Amino acid sequence: MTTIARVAALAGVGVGTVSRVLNDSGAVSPGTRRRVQEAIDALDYEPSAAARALSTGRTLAVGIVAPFATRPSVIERLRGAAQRISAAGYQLVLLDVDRPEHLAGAVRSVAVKGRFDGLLVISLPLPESAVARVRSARIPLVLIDRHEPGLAGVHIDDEGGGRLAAEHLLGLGHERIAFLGDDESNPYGFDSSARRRAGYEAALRDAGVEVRPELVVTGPHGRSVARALAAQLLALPHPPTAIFAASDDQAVGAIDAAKAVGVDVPGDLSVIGFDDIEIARYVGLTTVAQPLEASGRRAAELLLAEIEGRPAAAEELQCDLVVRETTAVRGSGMMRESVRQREGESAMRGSVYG
Amino acid sequence: MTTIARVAALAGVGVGTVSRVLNDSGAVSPGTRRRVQEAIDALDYEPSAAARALSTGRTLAVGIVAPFATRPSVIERLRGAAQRISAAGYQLVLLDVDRPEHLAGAVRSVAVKGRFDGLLVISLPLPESAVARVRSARIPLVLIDRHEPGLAGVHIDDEGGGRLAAEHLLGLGHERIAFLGDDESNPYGFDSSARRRAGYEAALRDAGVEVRPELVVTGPHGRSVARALAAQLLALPHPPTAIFAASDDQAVGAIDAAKAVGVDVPGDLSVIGFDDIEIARYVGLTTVAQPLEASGRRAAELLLAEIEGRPAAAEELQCDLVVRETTAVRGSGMMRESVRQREGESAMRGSVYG
DNA sequence: TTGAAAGCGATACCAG
DNA sequence: CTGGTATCGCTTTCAA
Repeated sequence: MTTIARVAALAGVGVGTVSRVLNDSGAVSPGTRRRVQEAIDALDYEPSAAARALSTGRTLAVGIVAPFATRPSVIERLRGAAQRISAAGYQLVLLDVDRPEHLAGAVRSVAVKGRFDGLLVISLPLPESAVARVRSARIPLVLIDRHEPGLAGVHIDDEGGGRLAAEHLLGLGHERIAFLGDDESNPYGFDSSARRRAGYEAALRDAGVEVRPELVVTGPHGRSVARALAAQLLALPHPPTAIFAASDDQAVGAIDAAKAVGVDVPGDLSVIGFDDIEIARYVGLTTVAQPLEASGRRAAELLLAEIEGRPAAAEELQCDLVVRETTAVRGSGMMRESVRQREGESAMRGSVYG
Repeated sequence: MTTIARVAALAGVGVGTVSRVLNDSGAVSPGTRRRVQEAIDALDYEPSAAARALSTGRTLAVGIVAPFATRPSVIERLRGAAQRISAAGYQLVLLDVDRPEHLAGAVRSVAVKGRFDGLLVISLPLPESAVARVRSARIPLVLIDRHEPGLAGVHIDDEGGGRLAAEHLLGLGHERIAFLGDDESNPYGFDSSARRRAGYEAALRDAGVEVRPELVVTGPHGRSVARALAAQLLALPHPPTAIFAASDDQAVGAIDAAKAVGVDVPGDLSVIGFDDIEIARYVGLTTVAQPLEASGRRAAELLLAEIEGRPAAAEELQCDLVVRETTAVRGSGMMRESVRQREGESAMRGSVYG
C-alpha cells in the first residue's frame, strides 16, 4: 500500500506538501510541485478515500435508494440521476430496498458522517420519523416521484395525469371506460396508482359519466396480473370499450389479454397507459408521459445544490398525453361480429385467469 | 454527530467495549452489553463507515463498472449483481464509464485500501496494464461478459451462439441469411458482435451455403441504425429471407424495418436476435438467450469469494436457442397481395402485439 | 471482562 | 512556501 507518507518521503518533502499538490490547496513552488508529482506518478499513488472522508467529513458519495426490481420506470430515473451525479464527481451508491422500513436505515446513514453526503429516494414514502429527522437535521435528501411538504424533490401531478388519460378516452367517445391499477396492498407504499385513479374518476364525473365499480379492477403491480385483470374486464357481459391502465406495464398486460381473446386494439378496445417507459414507445402505446430520466437528472441537481448548502424545494414536473396507436374513436373496429362469436370463449378464459 | 466515545461515556464504559458489542467480537458481560446497547439506542448511534474502513481496511463496498447507457442487457446484469451484493451486506457503487480508458482509474481505486473491496466489470475490455496489475496484485475483480485468461469472470460462447442462430435459420430452409451487427468502431471495445458473426459464417460454410458480402451489414449499435441497415437489406434486388441480428435491440430494429415496407415477419422474413432481453420476451422474438441476470448474480458470487480470499476462475455460461414467433420455415408467408392489404393490421398484430 | 492507547491515512492549522 | 502535528472515529492489541 502506498500512502501519502511514502510519497512525501520519496519526494523529500512533508506530507502536508503532498496533500497540497493533491488538492491544489495552499501554495506550492513549481519545483516542489514537480518533484511531488513525479513521486506520485512513480509510486502510482492514489489517496485513500476512507482516510480522506474521515478527515474532511465528506465522502463524495451519494446514495440512491429505490425498489429497483419493481418497475422499469425506476431504472430510467436511475439512469438520469447517475449521469448527473457522476458528472459532478460523486459516486452513486445503489441502495436496493425491499420495504419502506429499510429506508429508515438509509436515512440514518446520511445523518452520519462517513457514509454519504446526500440521499436520493425514488418513489418510496419516507417514514414520518425520517421526515422529521431530515427536516430538522437539514440532511441533504431529495425525493423522486414523491411530494412531501417541506422536503426537496421532484414529482408530477398524478391526479392530473389520470384526468388527462380519462379525458382523452372520453374525447374519443368512450363511456364504458375501465380503470386497471394497483391495489393498496403493495409493500412499498406506492400510491400513484390511487391518485391516477382519483383523476380518472373526477374526469368521468365531470363528464357526467358514471363510474362503474365493476369497471375498476386492481391487483398487485405486474404485467401478468394486469393481463388477468383485463381478461376479467373483457369477459364482462358488458365489457368496457376502453381501459386506462395506471402504468404502461399494466397497459401492456391489458393488450396481451385483448389479443388473447381476439379483441382488436384499438378497433374494439382502446388502451392507454401511464409513464411512457421505453417499451411504450416501442409498442406504440398511447400513454400519459412523465419525464423519467429528466426526473433523475433534476433530482440529482437539487441534491448537489443541497449538499453545497443551497437549499432546494419541491418541484412539479409536467406530464403530457402522447397519442400513439392503441386508442381510437369508439366503435372504429371492424371485427365486432367475430368478437361476439368468441364471447363464450373469452368468458371462459376470464374465469380461468380470475 | 454522535460518536463511539459519546456512547461509551453514556454507558460508563470504554470505547473498546462499545466496539466489542458493535462487532460482537471479544467477550462482553451481559450486563455491560445491555447498558451499552441502551446507550446506542438512546443516542441513535450509527458507526462511521469511513472510520471503520480506515481502521479495518475493508470498505464493505464493491464497484461495478459498466457502460450503462449502451444497452439494456447491461441493466439486467446489474440487477442480478446488485441483488447478490446487497444480500451479502456490501454496497454497490455504480461506476458509469464512457470509454475503456476510464476503466484504468477504477482499477486503481480497488488496489487502494479505502475505496472498494472488489470490482465487477461489465462487457468492457480491461487495458493490458490493468490486467497485469490485477493479476499480480491479486485484486478482487470479476469480469462479466468477457473472458480474459487468468482472470475470474463469467462469459458465454458468442461464436457458438452465433452458430446456433444461423443453424436454426438453416434448419428452417433459409439460405439467403443476412447478418446485421455492430461495426468494429464502437468506442467501448465491444466485440461480441464480431464473434457472433464468426459463428454465423462458420455455420453457413459448414452447411455449404455461401456467405454473401452484400448480406452482411454492420453499423453503430442501436435500434434506429439497425432499422436503416435492415431497410437496406430488404431493398436489395435479391433480399434475404432471414436476418440474424447480433442483438435483440438490432433485431427489433429489423422488424420495424420489415413492418415499414410491408414485409411480413415471419411469413416473408425470419428474424432472430441475441441476448433475450426483456423486450424480446414481450415481442415474441426468436433469439439466442444468454443468462443476463444470472451472469450478474454469478459474478457477484465469484467476487465475494475472491474478497474472502478464495480465488475464483473464469466460467462459461450456457446460451440457448429460444424459438418464439419471428422465425418460420422459408416461404411460409401468405400471398404477397393479402399481406399488403392488411398491412396496418397485420403489422400491429404480427409484430407489435405478436 | 475491561480500559487505555496505538494505529489506519488523509487534511488542515500553526509555526517558522 | 513548507514541515510538523493534532485530528477525524473506529478497531485492535496489550495489560490489568
